[in-house]
Amino acid sequence: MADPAVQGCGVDAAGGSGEIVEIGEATHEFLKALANPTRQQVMMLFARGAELSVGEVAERAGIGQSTASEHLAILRRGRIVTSRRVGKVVYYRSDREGSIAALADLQAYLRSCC
Amino acid sequence: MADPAVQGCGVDAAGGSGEIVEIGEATHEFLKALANPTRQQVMMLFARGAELSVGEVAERAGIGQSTASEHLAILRRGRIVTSRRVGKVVYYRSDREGSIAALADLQAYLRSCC
DNA sequence: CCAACGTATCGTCATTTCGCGATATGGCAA
DNA sequence: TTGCCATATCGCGAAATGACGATACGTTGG
Repeated sequence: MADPAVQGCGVDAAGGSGEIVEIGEATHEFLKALANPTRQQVMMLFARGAELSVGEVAERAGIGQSTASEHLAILRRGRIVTSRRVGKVVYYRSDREGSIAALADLQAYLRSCC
Repeated sequence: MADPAVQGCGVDAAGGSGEIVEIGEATHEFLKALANPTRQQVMMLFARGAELSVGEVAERAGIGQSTASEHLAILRRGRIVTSRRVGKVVYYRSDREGSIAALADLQAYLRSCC
């Protein structure tokens, strides 16, 4: 389910120069996730590798618990955060690898259309 | 106008390591602009430095003229395209500098929160 | 000047997104 | 098992977004 192999996107592996690159689904999720002020604010809570539970995010961001849960789910789908469960608490933290991959994909896209 | 100095955004010029960087307004516009399938599709029309009028974009993207105009305005706000007027025709093309700057800003943001 | 053309803006509607409270799910302790 | 606690999901209303047609603006040509 969380198989990261789906990274195929629309990017040909080609190191081509003038190759036209469609934006991948993963990258689209990444852009949507970050294009929201509340989620940007939430992300800043994870600076310096902080690991926070849903409740902590809700409290620190000043939003409801369900709202925090939904935003975190969207951020996870954008591969910007990862989660791990410890008992009944789910801790979220930045997904450095996912972010770097999305940024690289975005860069490839921009290189092709700009 | 095309002065890249306005890059101030929220990024301190600091080469800091653990500095917390808020996302800049310009970068937010950039993300919003790209986080839309139609605009992504429109951007691909500008591959390889193509320069297109509003009408050409509308026709090639299969959308209405007003829709194209509005999308292009949003893309311009995100510094992804620039425009120049020749008579009554307005030509749009990729804003390479703006895109690169936004990508750098995004990278700085991700470095700080991820 | 006026007419014609391309573009930008406006008004409207359908769809999506956001935020919330309420409820369901799942895990731990007793 | 039961009860509790943290999280996820549901249902709703408010707000934002996307697309369109109609209209206003601006420029060129006659």
